[in-house]
Amino acid sequence: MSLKKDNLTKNQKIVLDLLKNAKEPLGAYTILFNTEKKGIKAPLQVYRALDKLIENGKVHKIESKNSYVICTNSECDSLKSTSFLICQNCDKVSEIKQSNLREDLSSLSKGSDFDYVNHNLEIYGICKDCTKASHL
Amino acid sequence: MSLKKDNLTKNQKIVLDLLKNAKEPLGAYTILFNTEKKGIKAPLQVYRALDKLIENGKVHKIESKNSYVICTNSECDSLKSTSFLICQNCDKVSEIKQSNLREDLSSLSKGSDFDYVNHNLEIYGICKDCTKASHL
DNA sequence: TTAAAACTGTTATAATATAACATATCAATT
DNA sequence: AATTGATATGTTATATTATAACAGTTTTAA
Repeated sequence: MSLKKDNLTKNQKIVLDLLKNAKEPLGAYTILFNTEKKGIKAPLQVYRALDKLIENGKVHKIESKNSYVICTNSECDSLKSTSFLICQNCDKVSEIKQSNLREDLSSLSKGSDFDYVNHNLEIYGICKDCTKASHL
Repeated sequence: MSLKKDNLTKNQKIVLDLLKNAKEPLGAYTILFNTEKKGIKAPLQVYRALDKLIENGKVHKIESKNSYVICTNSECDSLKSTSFLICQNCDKVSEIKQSNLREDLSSLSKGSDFDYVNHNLEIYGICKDCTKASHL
């Protein structure tokens, strides 16, 4: 019997923990520098942990920033698509729940005879908090 | 009187020409290797040309591939947003005309109290040609 | 308990991108 | 035409992001 093990390994936990507490996306080398006390010593250890965490949907990469965020969307395990709101002022990232976006983009693709598999959407703008702050 | 000059410089033309004839997105170093005969000798010359070309909307960066494509969408000069269909099989990229996508994403953002400025959308899947080919 | 798979540690290196500085060219005034 | 400020170029060095290769260890499932 083949129980799919979902537990994380030591390094994966260390990296995930750091990302959980991060306020913005972190680069791989920022992760490295901030986990050296916990025993992570080389880039590869970070990248390998990230690879696995991304694979099981616990972490996403923000492609346009070469940095990594924790997943806050329960649907992500299964679907490989990601959608983000990225604040140009404070760098905070929030994940958009897929809802009908996936279907919309899939049918948009169909209009170009393109067979949709998944997507990555990065929306840039100003977040609620920063808008508020600018009105003070 | 200040006529905005829109002509491209030597290096910009060289890089743009190469991208015009490319079938897939090219990396900066691929561009470098393929323009050495024309006199481009260092990465910076490529990156500087790309920066300008991107600035005036003639070239786009595919963030998830760290590579560059020529713009095929006339609206791009003004709007800083980009939307692509990327074939996972042949790497070909086609640009989606913005149409109402911009407004859709803007109002989607508004739903999260997020002030939309622009976006980058990368849709992965299988292009028409590759789908056809697989049915042979 | 053993064999396969997955994870770790480590060193080296590849691939992508920018800093800094000196010089040259362009384009709009004087 | 000469001046000036902005923009582009050439060049060397270096920063940043990511992977290769290999040996050893732990985990998992039969």
